[in-house]
Amino acid sequence: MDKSNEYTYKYPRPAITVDCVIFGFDKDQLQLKVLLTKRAINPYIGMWPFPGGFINIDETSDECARRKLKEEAGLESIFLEQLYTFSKIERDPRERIISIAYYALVRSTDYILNIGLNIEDVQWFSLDEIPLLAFDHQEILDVAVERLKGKIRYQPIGFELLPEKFTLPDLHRLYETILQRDIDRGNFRKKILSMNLLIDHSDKQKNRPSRGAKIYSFDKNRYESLTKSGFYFEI
Amino acid sequence: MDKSNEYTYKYPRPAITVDCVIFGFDKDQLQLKVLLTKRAINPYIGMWPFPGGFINIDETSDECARRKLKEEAGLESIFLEQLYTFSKIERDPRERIISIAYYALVRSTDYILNIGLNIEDVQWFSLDEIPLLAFDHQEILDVAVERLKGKIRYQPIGFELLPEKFTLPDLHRLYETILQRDIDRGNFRKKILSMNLLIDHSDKQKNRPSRGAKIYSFDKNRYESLTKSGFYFEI
DNA sequence: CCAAAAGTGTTACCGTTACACCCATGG
DNA sequence: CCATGGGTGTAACGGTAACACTTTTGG
Repeated sequence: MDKSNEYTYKYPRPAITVDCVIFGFDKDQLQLKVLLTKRAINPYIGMWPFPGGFINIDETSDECARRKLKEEAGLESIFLEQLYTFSKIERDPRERIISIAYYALVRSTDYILNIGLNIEDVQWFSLDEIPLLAFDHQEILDVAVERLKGKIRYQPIGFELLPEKFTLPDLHRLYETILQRDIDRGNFRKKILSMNLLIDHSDKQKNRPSRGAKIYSFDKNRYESLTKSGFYFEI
Repeated sequence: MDKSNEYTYKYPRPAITVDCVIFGFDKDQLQLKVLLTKRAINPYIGMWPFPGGFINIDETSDECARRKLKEEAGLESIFLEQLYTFSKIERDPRERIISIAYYALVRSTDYILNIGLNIEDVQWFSLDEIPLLAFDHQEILDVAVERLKGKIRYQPIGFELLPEKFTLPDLHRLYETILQRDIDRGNFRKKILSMNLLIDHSDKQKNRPSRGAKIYSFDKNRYESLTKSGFYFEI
């Protein structure tokens, strides 16, 4: 690319970035975590921003978000959704930058994370030990957490935070962790099962009512066809 | 402003616009309507876009949206909320433009609308007689309608589409219109009243069970204090 | 005078809540 | 052998849905 190229406009334009809040569920510590990357280059070397960066002129913001997830954390084909666009004048002291924020959901925090270009480290942080974030990134995080808490109750996005195959106790703990309240075990189980959205992967031969919970997976196809006929998910 | 000024950047930047989908409730026709402005200047003279335009370098997207509402439709201090950011590469054939879309709610479609700068006309259109919209504006409208339908069920934004003072039958008709389904009159009434969020403005002297419905207004203060203690609105 | 609008009451039903209880097993 | 975790059952409660009924008044 020719670095001497310059681009001129009649009116000043803000720069546009995309930032990704990536959530993962740590089932050992029973904590919701977010992924931060440690910058290896200036400016702001050593800080821990969300994956993100300037949008290219020939990519959509969705494409930019997916590119950044891959480049900076090695993550591909995960749940991704636009969150909100942040545009405070002074949100970045260098210059006027508008950020289109996204949030993404990762199936467990166990994956080996690739360390990407210009990144020194990639690490999961639980919500109560987030380092001091640059710019308005704490505000972005707050909005993302609220969105997740709200959406998990009426959209089946919780499954995106668990492996393909999971148990009902897993799902139950996930909901208790994110919503930060106790949920009656039996009632939760009944409600989920009554939707008929889980595929049972248990070994049907052995009749073992206990020790080793039943394995399920989420039936996405069935969910989508139900949705078309007016059904809607709710916990 | 010095028009000869030019602004140069190392990398190409998309232009940023803000577009506002403005909803109003026509209680005579029992229809949800949106406000479009007819352009008086080129390019696209004679077309009917949503109010909106390029963002200034020293204003937030919220400020830009409010400025455009005022400049182009004469609307001030109305409900306004960010909707979604649209960034398809070819959404504007002229050049790469990213649009931060907003939706706004107006108390009735009766108001006299000011015709603003560079605007030939301002008019309400019901959703089934929208003219052919430029760019991806039909998509923006679709997203806005879905957001409104969804949000009106669990946030008290319906009141923003009625005058300060309204009757329960008004509110009932509003909900039936937006959600596009019949809602039992008695049950709706009971549910709304049970929340204790309406202030009764009827003439308490006269005991008139009928002819001329009771006048209410929405108790925003009470709603906000209830919200803080865990209450949440739902129809 | 009656149709339409506003307001109220009644009942059956169903989902949620709060539990208690069983079963299997690993330490 | 018993504490723990997985799974199931049940009874009371409360909100919702469906519908009937009353009152008032404008045409």
